[in-house]
Amino acid sequence: MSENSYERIYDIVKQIPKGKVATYGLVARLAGNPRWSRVVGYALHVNPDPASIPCHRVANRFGQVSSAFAFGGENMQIRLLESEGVTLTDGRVDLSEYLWDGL
DNA sequence: CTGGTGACCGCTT
DNA sequence: AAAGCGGCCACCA
Repeated sequence: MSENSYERIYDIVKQIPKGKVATYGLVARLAGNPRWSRVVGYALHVNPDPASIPCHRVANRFGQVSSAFAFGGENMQIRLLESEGVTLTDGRVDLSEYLWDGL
C-alpha cells in the first residue's frame, strides 16, 4: 500500500520520452519531493516492471548510469541508450543534450 | 522498536 | 575553486 509513492516515481520514469535521459533528482522533484532522490533509486532498485520502467533512461546528476543496473550487462545499458538515440560519452550521457526537462 | 543501508542531491567549510 | 558531510524517505534485519 505504500506503493503510492513508488507509483508516482514509476509514473515519471515511464513518462520519460525516448532518446531522453532523466536524473534521479529530477524524477524525485517531478514526483513532488526533491529529497526523494534516494527513494527513487530504491524504487528503481525493486523495479517491479523493468519492461515498462526504462530504468536505463535514468541517470544520476553526473549523467553516469548506475553500474548496479547490470540488467544483463553494463554494455546492454549503453547499447539501449544508443539504440534510443542517446550519445554516450565515455559511459556518460550528455545531460546538456539529452536531459529530460520534464515535459 | 531501533539501527543501518541505499541505483542520490545540495549545502557548507 | 574543490572537497567533504549531512539530510531526506523507504525498506530490511
